[in-house]
Amino acid sequence: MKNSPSSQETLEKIYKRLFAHFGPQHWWPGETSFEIAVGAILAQNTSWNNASRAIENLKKARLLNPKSLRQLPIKKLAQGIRSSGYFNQKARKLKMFLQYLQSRYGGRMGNMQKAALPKLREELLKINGIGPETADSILLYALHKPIFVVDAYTKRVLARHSLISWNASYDEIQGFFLGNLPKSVRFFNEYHALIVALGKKLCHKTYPKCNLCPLASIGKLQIEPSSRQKKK
DNA sequence: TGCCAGGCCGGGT
DNA sequence: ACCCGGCATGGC
Repeated sequence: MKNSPSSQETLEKIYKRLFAHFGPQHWWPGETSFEIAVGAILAQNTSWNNASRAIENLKKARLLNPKSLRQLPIKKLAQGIRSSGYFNQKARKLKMFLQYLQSRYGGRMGNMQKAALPKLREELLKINGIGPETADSILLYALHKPIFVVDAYTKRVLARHSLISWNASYDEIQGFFLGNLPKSVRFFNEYHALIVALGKKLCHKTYPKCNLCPLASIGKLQIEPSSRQKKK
């Protein structure tokens, strides 16, 4: 995982190719930073369709703000987000986040935004229910901090092109991007969104024909069969 | 119909 | 330091 010039070039090539193919993604699909943070938790290992339905549900009930959600009994909250799956766990996670937001930043995302990236990331990772991807999604998409979000698609796409190993850790993959690209919020935002766009369409976990992937036409990049080496 | 979706945690090796 | 089962709905 060294910062060789070819890694930079490759990552930039991939970005250009993705952008040309899919166009701007306008992420994150949410109106307020709080909504985005909630969405990041609800979207954990769940289709966005199901998560967004839960968001709409909360919105319709006028509950999608820190105060209302804090006052809402956890059982009611769980029911309200039922469609997002894992609703009992996620209700608990939301409560943990709300408590953090309240105690540390007076319940305001605006206050949170003023804090520095490394401090925020550390705090978020300490919250039970918020792991690296959720933390980074909140940092990048809700708080506009320059961090790269790594998800299952990112790993799959890069590993299929032999840019990382299949067992690379989250931090390794993130370091690959952070070490080889300019730290731009706008750029990181678009890049990750494009990877998801690609993944949703063509790099499905068991999608056998990854050679349809638009990345296939990028120079040295070669699409490998979707070996899913880990049993299951 | 079974498998997957924008993970994470806790317990076991 | 890995590895695994559990968590749960809705779409194709």
